[in-house]
Amino acid sequence: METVTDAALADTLREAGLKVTEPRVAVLTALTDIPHSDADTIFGAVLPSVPGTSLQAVYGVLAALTTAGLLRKIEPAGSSALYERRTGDNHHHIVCTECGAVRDVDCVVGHAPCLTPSDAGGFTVQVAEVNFWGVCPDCQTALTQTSAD
Amino acid sequence: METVTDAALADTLREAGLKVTEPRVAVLTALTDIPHSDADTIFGAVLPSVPGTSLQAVYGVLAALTTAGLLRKIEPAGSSALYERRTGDNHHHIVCTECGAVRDVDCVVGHAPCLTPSDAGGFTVQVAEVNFWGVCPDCQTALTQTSAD
DNA sequence: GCAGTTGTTTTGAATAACTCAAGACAACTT
DNA sequence: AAGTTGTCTTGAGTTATTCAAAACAACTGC
Repeated sequence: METVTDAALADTLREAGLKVTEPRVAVLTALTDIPHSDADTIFGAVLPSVPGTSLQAVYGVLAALTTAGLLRKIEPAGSSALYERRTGDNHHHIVCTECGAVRDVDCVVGHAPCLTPSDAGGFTVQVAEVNFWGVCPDCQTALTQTSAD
Repeated sequence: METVTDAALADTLREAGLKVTEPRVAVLTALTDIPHSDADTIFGAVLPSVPGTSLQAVYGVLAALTTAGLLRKIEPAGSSALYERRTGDNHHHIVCTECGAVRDVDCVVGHAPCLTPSDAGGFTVQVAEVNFWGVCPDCQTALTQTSAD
């Protein structure tokens, strides 16, 4: 049913110099549907379409695709590693402290204040990793209703 | 020898409403000497002065002190949790991708651009976690010399 | 279309960081 | 000095992740 998408993903893999395999396409498909997923979640999403696969295979695929630049790995404090397909632009993330939901946060366009620390102490800064922590709209509602009881 | 410091640390603990124990003072002392240390490193530093202690005890102390606000826990992607005594001010960190060295980076005083994402998507932002990645001066030197061979 | 080569996946086990639980023990209170 | 409360010790367990070797499949050239 989603052959078109699969073909596009196959091209994406080929362009990155990677062999096109079922698990890899399935992982990319899963991450297109549910971004910011951890290895276990991806494994669960992939399992129906690739019955014989294993969690280790997913780890292998994720590592290969991350190395190839097709995936970005984010590791918020306290959670396991999450993966997303949006690479290249350097956007950040906001994590809900209540439910763990993750959402993309675009950096201010035009200048990147986060990338220029006031004093790097002689370090050569290469990348900035920015994670915001807060409460998502759903959990705000839930919390308000609870306190209103 | 460092009784003065120990007494000060004891007061710090007491003011936080915590009981003053040898392991706790030792952990605070260790983190005063070597900030940005992980549990295992702290354990190693504490062991000589508290012979009968264990890694689990260190974890327990670190958790208690972090909850009490005496310690800040930082978790850079890919490494284990690190602890430091500098709390209250919201400074950030830069991690060397070569050797793992960590250094404090003060946020730009006056305004905190990193704390105000362009679009939080309805999230209520509470804290921003910023980690820079780069190469420390020592490793820069080492890399330059290697490539000059 | 078919065999070869290279790289990927499967299978199984191992590691590291961290957490949990129960009893022994020590710090502060009166 | 004794009691209470909270802390530490000891030991085991959990989870995310990685490593290694053999089976297997994808792209190449014939």
